Parts: sequence; C-alpha cells; structure tokens
Amino acid sequence: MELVQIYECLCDATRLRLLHVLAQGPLCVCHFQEILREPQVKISKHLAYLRARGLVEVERQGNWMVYELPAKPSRELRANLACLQDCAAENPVFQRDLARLKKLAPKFADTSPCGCAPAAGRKATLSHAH
Amino acid sequence: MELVQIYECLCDATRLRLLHVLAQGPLCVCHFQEILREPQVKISKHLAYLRARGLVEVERQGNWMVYELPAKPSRELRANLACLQDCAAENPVFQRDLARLKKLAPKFADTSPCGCAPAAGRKATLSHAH
DNA sequence: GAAGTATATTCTCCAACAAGCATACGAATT
DNA sequence: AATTCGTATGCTTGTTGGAGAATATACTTC
Repeated sequence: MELVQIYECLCDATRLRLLHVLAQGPLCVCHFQEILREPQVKISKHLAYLRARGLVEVERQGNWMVYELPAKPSRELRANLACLQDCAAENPVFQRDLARLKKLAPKFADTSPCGCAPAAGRKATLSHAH
Repeated sequence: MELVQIYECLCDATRLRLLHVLAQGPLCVCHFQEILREPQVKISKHLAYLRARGLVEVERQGNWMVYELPAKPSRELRANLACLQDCAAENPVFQRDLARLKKLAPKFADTSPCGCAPAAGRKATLSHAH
C-alpha cells in the first residue's frame, strides 16, 4: 500500500517540519537549517528519506540543492499534506518554523525560488551571506 | 508532538485496516480476524499498540474485547481518520475489508455493538457460531 | 588546480518494532 | 474444578530507522 509509505514519512517530527515548510515553496538545505535549527546531517538525511519515497523532489542550482514538493502529488499525498497543514495550524513548533521562514523570505524574495543560486545570467546578488 | 504518535500508528498496513474498519463501528477481535483474514496474535498486538497510544478504546463484554474509536478524539486524530477514510475509498484492500464487514454485519445487526456478547439481560442469541 | 562552500554518504551504536510460536489469563460453561 | 473459548503477553529473530562523527562529493571561485 503506497499509503503506508506516506505515513512512514510522516512519523518523524523533523520530516513533518520539513514538509510543512515546503508547502510554502521550494527551499534549499541551508535555509532548512536556519529554520529548523537542526544540524545539516539530520536535515539532509531526512530529505534523502523523503526523496527516496517520492515525497519531495530536488533540483540542483549551483552549489545548492533546492527541494520542493512533487509537481504531481498522488491523491493520497495531496490529502495528507493538506491534513498536515491543517494540524500544524495550532502547533507552536510548526508556527515557529513558519515565522522563521517569513523572516528569511524577504532576503530572497526577488531571487531564485530558494534565494540561493543566482538565476542564470543574473548578477551575483546572492542572499547568502554565510 | 502528539501528531507524530498518530502517524506512527498509521504507518502499518494492518493498523490502517483496523482503524478504517473501526470507523464503521465497534468490533471485537474475532470479527477483525474474519475481516482482515489475519492471525489473532497479529491483530491483538496491533490493537494493543493502538490502544497504548489512545487511538482506540476497549471494553470487555464477557469473553469478548470490544474495540472502538475514542469517544472524544483530538482535533489531529479526527482530521487524520477522516483523511484515511478518504484515501481508503479507492483502495481495493480497504474496500474488500468493508465488503467482508457488511457481509458480517447482518448477523449481529440487532445484537450488541460488535455482535458478540449478549446485552445484559437479553436472550443468549449469540451471533457467534464459531 | 587549489581552496572554499553546500550537501551527501558512510559507519557505528542503539532503540523500536513486526512476525510467529508458545503460553498465560479471564470469563463462561459444564 | 475442569474445560472451553476469546484474547493478551512473553520471548526470540530479523529489520528498520534515528543520531552523530567523520568523510566524500559536486560545484564555484580564485
């Protein structure tokens, strides 16, 4: 049952937070780090887990790996992601993540999806000041 | 996060089937056995798992243990159970279970919730012909 | 091509858990 | 009290998965 695979992805707090934030738009690993305040290994591994099961998709943009929700999610996935959004609405952890995301967002509002890589042929006005 | 516990309960096919069937009403272990066609140990253990995490409640009725969904489910649980029902609508496994349930249902339509134990002070017209 | 940056992978340790067998428990029946 | 029936629990084995440290990879920049 494919449904079980979806639930297996959802039964870890870190992955829930990743998916919840991803609903707002594509994001790269370093931004996830800032938003979740979790070490790189942890985030990267959980993203790999999600990717292996088709819950997220990736695209490389220079040094950055930009993750996003699948373009064509299955009916089951769509239903469950919606349910997650619903459940997260009252949860302080999810809301804190969202707040951090919004705080980060302006910095790359006019750049590429995740605000990391310069769009091809654009000035190198990276929002990354790491 | 309580939500994670819910998903942990949902990430096993047997438990999904149990919860899905339970949405139709209380049921005892032996009926689960007939509906899911799974061994008693397996069903009993998964029900214990669900019970320990508050996804189901139990009441003893004579020899039988009658399981049911919680009387007052949390917002998260309600949302996810609804989502499960939705996802199950197109799934052959879930639908087969439902068909078996309905086949069983008439046999105890006029008896106690699960059709097992005689209601207190009622004739011993058990539907159990095991 | 060397160094730096962002991310992925490998490895080890440990905990959770699924399945099945055997057995134990509680209630009803005899 | 012994038996039967419905159900639960303990045990063992194999698998999965999470965390973290160290290391590897891929791309970019100089």
